[in-house]
Amino acid sequence: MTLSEDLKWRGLIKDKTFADIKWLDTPRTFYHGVDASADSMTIGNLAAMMTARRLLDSGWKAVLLAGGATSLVGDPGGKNEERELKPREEIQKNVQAIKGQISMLFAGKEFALVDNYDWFKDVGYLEFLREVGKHYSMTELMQRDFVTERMGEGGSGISYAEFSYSLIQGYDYWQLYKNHGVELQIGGSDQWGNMLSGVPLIRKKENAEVHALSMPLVVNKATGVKFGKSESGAVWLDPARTSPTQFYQFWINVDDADAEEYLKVFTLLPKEKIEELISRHKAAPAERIAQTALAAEVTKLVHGQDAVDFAQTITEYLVGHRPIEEADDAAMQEVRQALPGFKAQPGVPVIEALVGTGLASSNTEARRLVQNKAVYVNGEQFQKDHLEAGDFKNGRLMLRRGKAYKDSALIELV
RNA sequence: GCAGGGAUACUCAAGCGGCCAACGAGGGCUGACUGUAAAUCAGCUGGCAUUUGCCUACGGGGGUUCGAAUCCCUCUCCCUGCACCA
Repeated sequence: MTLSEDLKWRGLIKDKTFADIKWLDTPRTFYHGVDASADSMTIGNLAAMMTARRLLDSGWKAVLLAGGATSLVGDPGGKNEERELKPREEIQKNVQAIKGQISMLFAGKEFALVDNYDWFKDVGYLEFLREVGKHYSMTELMQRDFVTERMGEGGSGISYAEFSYSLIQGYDYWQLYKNHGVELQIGGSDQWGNMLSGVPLIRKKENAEVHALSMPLVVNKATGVKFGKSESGAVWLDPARTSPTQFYQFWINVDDADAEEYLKVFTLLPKEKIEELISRHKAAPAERIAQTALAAEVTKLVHGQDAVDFAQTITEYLVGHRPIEEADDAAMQEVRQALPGFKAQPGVPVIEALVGTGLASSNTEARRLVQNKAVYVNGEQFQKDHLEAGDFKNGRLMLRRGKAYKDSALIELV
């Protein structure tokens, strides 16, 4: 199967500037930019990263860009109000962290990693206006969606800085074309307008034809919510923010309706394998075959095979296939690392344990959970107000909020 | 610069002196049913305490009042119109 056929089958092509998708089948050099306003990517970024990986695997050369400069200004897209400006030191730290994550994801592959701050820091304002600004038509910029949304009735306004974002991204593309021979930019469809911005610029400056390709945003089919940061619990790639076990559990918990799409978007499994998994899944949905495969694959890509084995072991404890009191010292080390933990005396109020583990964010919320019978201890619904000595087995117990195992924590006696 | 309109909780959006921790919708959390799924139905959705209490909150600051999200002053930001404009 060719690259273009594969991308099409996976539903990764939304808009493109080239007429025939076969254009993708001749390897060239592409780039993809990541926002650096946080110090870790989320699974929202992962979707585009996986597409980058597919191009890479088909012989394309990759230039990955961490947006040290663009994050200083703030991307106006997808947001209905002006962003807070962040200090440069913070952005620089973020860039370093994101570079690290990219290196992990593409370990063993050849790719270039750049930071647009490196070329923007020396660009003068006048120079920029003459070289770049001159080529942008105000009339055309004013018609951009992000501009009309922000400026019309009910809009929250837009600053000149954010308005200029598009030009900055166009300039990036131009620099990458000149210095790295980049001929394609990929990204999520929310970036389409910005990605397009460099295409005419390069045509005018270099008399060259370059392209852009956007992929649909991953959306939860049931709730319609965009994947990534906006959902209450963002799922981060940084193991310090989202432990590999929680990461694994997130994928296990995915809706049936979404599992097929996620297999296509987030894993490198070939078409035949995915189709086989889906048909097996449909035959026996309760076995969650699709989710299990998805979780294993994605966790492996992001955190490595060891993390998968580890997460699967922890899951045995979570689900109760292995009682937690039987875990040996080595296993306990791992459990402690994977789950939120809390040390307590016998007789601690359940509320205190819920808050202490982060399963509830406040005492009030913890009380609500108790009232709603949402507390489980060692897999059983728990009705008492205190964790008594008898509830602990071998000095420990598993506390859970709700019935999904992903929200579990380990409570140990002091 | 002048005039008018606006800023309400995660989002949208009511309220326009006491009955407002604030209608409604979406989102989120939870329960029942299930399969760590969906759909459906139900509850919850500022915090602390917990049996009618307290604190914080309706853009910021100040004031009027027994009492303000609601009235007045002022500042910031947004929108509309006019004026100005290389």
